[in-house]
Amino acid sequence: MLFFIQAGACMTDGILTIADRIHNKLDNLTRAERQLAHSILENYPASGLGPLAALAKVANVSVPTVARMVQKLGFKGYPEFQTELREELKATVQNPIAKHDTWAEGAPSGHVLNQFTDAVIDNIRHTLAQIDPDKFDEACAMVADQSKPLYIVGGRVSHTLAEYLFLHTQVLRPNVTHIQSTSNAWPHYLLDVGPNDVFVIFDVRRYENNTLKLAEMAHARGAKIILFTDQWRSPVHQLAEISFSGRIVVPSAWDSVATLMLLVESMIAAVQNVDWDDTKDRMEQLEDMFDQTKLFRKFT
Amino acid sequence: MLFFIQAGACMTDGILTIADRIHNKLDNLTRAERQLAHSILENYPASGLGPLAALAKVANVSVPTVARMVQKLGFKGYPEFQTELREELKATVQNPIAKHDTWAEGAPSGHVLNQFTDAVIDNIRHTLAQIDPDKFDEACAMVADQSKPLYIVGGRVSHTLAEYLFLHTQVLRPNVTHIQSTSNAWPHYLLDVGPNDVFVIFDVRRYENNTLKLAEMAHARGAKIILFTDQWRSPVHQLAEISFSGRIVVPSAWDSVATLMLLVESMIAAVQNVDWDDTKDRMEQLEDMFDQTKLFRKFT
DNA sequence: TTCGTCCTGTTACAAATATAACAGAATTCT
DNA sequence: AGAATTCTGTTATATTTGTAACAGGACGAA
Repeated sequence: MLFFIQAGACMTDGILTIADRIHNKLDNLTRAERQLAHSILENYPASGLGPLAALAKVANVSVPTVARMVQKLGFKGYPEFQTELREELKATVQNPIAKHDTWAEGAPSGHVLNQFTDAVIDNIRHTLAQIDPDKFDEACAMVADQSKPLYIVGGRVSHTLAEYLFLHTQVLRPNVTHIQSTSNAWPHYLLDVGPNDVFVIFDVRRYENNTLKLAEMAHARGAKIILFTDQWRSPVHQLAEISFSGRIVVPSAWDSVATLMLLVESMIAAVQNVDWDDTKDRMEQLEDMFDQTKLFRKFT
Repeated sequence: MLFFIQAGACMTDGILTIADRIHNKLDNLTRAERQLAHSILENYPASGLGPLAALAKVANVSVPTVARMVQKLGFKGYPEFQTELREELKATVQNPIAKHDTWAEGAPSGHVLNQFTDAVIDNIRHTLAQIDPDKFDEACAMVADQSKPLYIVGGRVSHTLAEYLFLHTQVLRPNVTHIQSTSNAWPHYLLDVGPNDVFVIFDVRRYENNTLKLAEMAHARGAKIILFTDQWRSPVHQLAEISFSGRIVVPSAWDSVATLMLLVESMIAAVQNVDWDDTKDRMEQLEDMFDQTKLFRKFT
């Protein structure tokens, strides 16, 4: 067991905020208490200023758990805890500078974390603004359509996204195949491809020749292509029924797939809702199988 | 004593803040009530969040005066007044990235894309707010340290993240190994692990037994562990030198790794800067090799 | 001045809130 | 696998906290 003390973000006067104190103690807390702690930090400090019972309820823990944790934090009781919270709030409001102009508080705005996050949020905003929701729904419907075989294709970097989508669609429906365009074996998979099969292809720069070849062949066989690419658009997009282009520029030597990941996850969420009963059924079966393998921990 | 009136700073949704309401009513109030009103506005909203009696005391009015004025303001009672104050505070604190903004224009705000994006942005904000930048830098330094072997471990779902980090660190430095905890072969890799080796482990719920076992063995051999987990924290975190917990809840049957992806990409960006000359050199070599394989398209 | 109205504070009561004690689960250790 | 320990929730009690009713006091009008 390792207990380290995080020399936390301090307030102006050098005294730790309650949020910091919670954070520091986090390792010494029990499950329910940790759950509670997160709930408090979730909308800090408002949550802590209500009645104890309300806090317990939103955190899904019992009333005494709150009382106990507050004492563990070094307060005499909940009221004292609240009093200090209010004091803190008072101090914060009177000194309304800074606060929240950076993402990672306590880091300068030039820190990688802040710069990078800024860029990604910006990417998300631009990407989403350009997406046609109807096309998106249409694509989701295609992916959800169990009557048509689904192929998911990724390249060197985009393999990550493809695999992630595959992992989930595999749970959602039968008849899904994951193809790595970097593998020499990919032509094998195309043998069975026919008209109306659905391809989800990921291709971000640098666009891969293999992926393009694969797309061409699939297209030639009448398959419908859904493409996830970047703002400059992979050449595959000429063959694609529907394309989504995400912004991927970040202050780094590489591009960011975080935005595309967001799209993929949204698509997964949408697909699972198309036929929720069926999805639920398949997920339960999977749970059962996992239970039998004892792969996961049963509790916490 | 309070002198000026902030011309109705309204909330985003057009509803008046409580401060505004007090202000508007100010003329209809009696002496004691006005005295109280000023006291409330003095350090708003903290003062109103304490017990009624405390507020009465600092304002030098009697307890019932407070109760009466609160009712005059249109609240059923003091508790209701407090509840609304807290709601207001919550909204204010959460405001930095205006919530209401629909991301995918043209789609209703209830559309999956908007809902999901909202959640992810929210996750990012909360996650970043809780990260200690110093620990982050420290972790990056460990990953960048070429004198120590680096192992990257992922489970069933988190495999995606692990692989992505591996793909990039492999370019950045020698001596990186990717281990899938879902593979039975993982113990083989631990044979050579010694003190000071660095492990980056990904474990989000449902936490995997294999990953924990692997972490324990690595820890027993003296390796240093950097953990990426979710807000509930994988049990591995007890063994970890440094942990990062990302929020992963989204409106979906699954969790979202988008936030963790952001962290991973930030880390990659940071690591590449630790020794940029070296990084650049390795990247150029890689370019050359890619050129020779003709894997990528030369233009576009 | 005297009456009446309105305001304000003191007291008493009711409701809620927090704490303490206990017992049942769960987890860890042997 | 069983015992001990730790954690967690339920119940019961004490305290705080808010509200209602009452009575004294200030101010204005006649």
